[in-house]
Amino acid sequence: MTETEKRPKDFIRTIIEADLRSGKHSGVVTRFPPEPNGYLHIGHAKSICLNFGVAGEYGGVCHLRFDDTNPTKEDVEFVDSIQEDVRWLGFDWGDKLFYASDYFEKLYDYAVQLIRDGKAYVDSLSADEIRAYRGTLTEPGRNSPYRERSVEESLDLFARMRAGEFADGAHVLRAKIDMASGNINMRDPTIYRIRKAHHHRTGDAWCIYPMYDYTHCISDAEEKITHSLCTLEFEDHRPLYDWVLDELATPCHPQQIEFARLNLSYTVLSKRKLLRLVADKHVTGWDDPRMPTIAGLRRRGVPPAAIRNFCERIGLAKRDSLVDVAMLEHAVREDLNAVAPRYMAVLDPIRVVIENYPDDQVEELDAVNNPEDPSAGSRVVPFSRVLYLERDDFREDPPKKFFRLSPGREVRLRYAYFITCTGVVKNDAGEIVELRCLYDPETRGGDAPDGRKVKSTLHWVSAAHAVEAEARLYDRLFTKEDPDDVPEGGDFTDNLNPASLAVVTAFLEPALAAVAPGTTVQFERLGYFCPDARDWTAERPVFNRTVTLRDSWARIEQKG
RNA sequence: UGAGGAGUGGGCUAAUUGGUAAGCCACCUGACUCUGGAUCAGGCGAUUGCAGGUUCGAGUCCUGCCUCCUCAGCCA
Repeated sequence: MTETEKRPKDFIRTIIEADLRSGKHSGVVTRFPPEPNGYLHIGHAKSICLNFGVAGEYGGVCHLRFDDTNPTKEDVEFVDSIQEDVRWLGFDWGDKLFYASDYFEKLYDYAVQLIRDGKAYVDSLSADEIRAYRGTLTEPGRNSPYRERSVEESLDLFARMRAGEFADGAHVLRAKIDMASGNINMRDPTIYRIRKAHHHRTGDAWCIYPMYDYTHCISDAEEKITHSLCTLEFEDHRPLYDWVLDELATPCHPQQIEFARLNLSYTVLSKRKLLRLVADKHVTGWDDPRMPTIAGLRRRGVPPAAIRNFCERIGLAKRDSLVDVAMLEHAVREDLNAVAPRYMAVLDPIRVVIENYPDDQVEELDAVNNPEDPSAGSRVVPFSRVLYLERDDFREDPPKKFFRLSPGREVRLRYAYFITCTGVVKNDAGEIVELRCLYDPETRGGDAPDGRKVKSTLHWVSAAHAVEAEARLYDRLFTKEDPDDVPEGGDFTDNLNPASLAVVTAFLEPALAAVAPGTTVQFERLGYFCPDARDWTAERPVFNRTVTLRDSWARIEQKG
């Protein structure tokens, strides 16, 4: 928390500090208010980090509140997954777990009060009629013929709505504000509708449900929230938020402050589009490692700390922006580099025979687990006469600046020996099927006593000891920075990356078969990988690639 | 033609609130290295949307304009 003083203050923290200094508030209370109708994604993580972060920094608390006012869309499956995700991200709401549905009775009483005050009325227009009366963006709306209905009649109707006397859609309760307002949200917004549906928490106790605008501000006030942080699209709703709290005698009047939601390049972050990807089977589910959901990132092997650091770095402002995924990838590598244990694995093997190495000999060589962290210790890796090397690490005709293995060239096998390529074996089709090499017994462990150097160090695996596994090589889900950038008539699925997943058989050093689930490791020189939480079996280990290592050779090669 | 909001290097964000544009990501060089990783050093790159004005001095103040985003659910 000491690094927060170095970080420049965003506009929200600036406001909060001013409120604390002026004595407007003596503490801060925030809330993260998801609707339990879907999975959390990295855009939500921005909000979670903000709300819990701010509360933590100023010695306050952050509530977790489910905005569950629409029983037709919500489900306990989502309230469970949301709690799991927030906890996994590293945040704790203590005993401050709330549900908007906890306030249904109170919300009803407040609504009755609004009617009594002549500030709300039961409207009996149909949904279509209400829309027609609402006007347009440029033309004012017209008053509903029921707008001047008596307080008594509205009270009676509202009570009977609650009692279940009417069918869905027969009546609604509307706030009486201003049908001519330039802000459409103020044109007598609906605050209650009839919905004879089973609610995941209140069951069948209610058949009328309050709308978001009416519920959210009152919930905030009841919980004594000081700063209600939400995204830009609610800016237009703030006058309504304030109107409701001004009209009612609520415990307090929180301040709503809006910030720009996160947009990430090469991905989509809207519940609707994410749902499309799942429903249309473009991915295997909400936790598909290619999904920007918290569940997907977790399964991909991204550590929660990386997500938190990412959210801290992208800043906070009011302008719409598109954050480069490279920023996320950087945060992931940065975190993993420090903590991920190293192992060797070959993804695209080429067989190598060390001709001068005894046929029946096996040596156990020491290998460092993490050069960044001496306390991680070391392990032992078996070495023998026949090895697998990465096919990419050999070129029969090496281009300039290619330092890896080629005929006549000497390289180091990591933690093992120097070897020199002496021959290439090809099949009838002319494809290389095997490399013949000689090793220098004097270089055991990786150093030459005569001090000679090699230009590169390669990873390897002993063929006889290798464990076969499935490796899922993930890449960006979309080929375009903005997936919505499509020609007329197209849609974002047109930009799906056909190569977002490549499945290969990998050959692992034996120790990798025992990696604990939930830990992300580094396959040296290749990238970070983690055991798949769903499909891993002892017979067939499955590793997901979290992110590749930075690859400067690939860049050199690309430039030609 | 309504209401609300936003424009700072390629991307994201900052500027003690009128004092001469900073950081991160990306990119490029070099050093170092038993990961072409990491690390370190350096570099490229902004007349702060445009045009005026006030001022000794403007990203910050004033005027006009331009561009972009959000809103017409009985969704949140």
